Amino acid sequence: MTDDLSAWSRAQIAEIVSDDMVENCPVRDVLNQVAGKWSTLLLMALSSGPMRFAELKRMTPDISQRMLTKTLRDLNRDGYITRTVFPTKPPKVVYDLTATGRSFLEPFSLLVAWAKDNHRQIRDARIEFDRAESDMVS
Amino acid sequence: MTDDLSAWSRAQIAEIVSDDMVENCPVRDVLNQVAGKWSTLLLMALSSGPMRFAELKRMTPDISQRMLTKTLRDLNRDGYITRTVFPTKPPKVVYDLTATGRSFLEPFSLLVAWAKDNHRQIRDARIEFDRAESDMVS
DNA sequence: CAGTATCCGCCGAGATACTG
DNA sequence: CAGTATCTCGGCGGATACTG
Repeated sequence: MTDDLSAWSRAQIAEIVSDDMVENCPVRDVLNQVAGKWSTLLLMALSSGPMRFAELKRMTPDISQRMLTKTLRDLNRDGYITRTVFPTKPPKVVYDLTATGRSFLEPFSLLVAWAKDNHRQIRDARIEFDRAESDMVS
Repeated sequence: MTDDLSAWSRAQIAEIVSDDMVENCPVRDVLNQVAGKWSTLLLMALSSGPMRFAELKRMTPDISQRMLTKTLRDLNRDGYITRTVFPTKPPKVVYDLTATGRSFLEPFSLLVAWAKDNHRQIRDARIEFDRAESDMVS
């Protein structure tokens, strides 16, 4: 059942685990987004509808203004979200998911679901590992 | 079609984008693995079968010995892989995926597939963004 | 062969102050 | 309101040398 997963061919792996993979690989391009501390959080927040800068800030309490600005800019740059400026006074800026952003959330949400299902097991494994390790000392 | 994704409820989002999420959230636990430069690469390499330290090093040319050791250790600690030592001379150590590791690759491989399908579009968006930005100067 | 042990540079991210 | 502009720090990751 999970065996279809162990069926990556040598060729497939060689393709992914290749020399230029680290710099140019599409997987890296995406994962570098996923890796960011806030990117995915903001995408998930926006999945409930378009939001203004201040709303996103409220929904993501711990984010600093600097990181909110930067992350939104990067997401916009890569086409995950749109950024619409209403030149009113005071200004109003609305962010929204693009089709790309929404489609990213599909596979990503499966990973989130997996994480929820397995995090306890992972935590336990970690605790057990550390316990066994500390026993080595004695 | 993608609309079922925009249906995250406020409650769901609040749950994920919560205060302790940054530290304790299962999503973070997993993403911090995904984020690592080498973790997923090694998991994918191992999906073709158990491998020794040196084999993994060969399959992942750019990795440093230090990072290979550390990443394998972390993956083992969290229960994604097993580490079996044969106390021969010279020693032989074999790494293999656990059920957890294999099951992680299922949702993750969908993200990889998404990345392959969309990386060109993302690259183009980025290039266009940068071009438009440089036009602002003139 | 399969690791440790050090040293070091880079940059992601936070804190704080300022602006159109 | 929605951002810049600086300063700063911790930790990931690379390079190199050594070991059971």
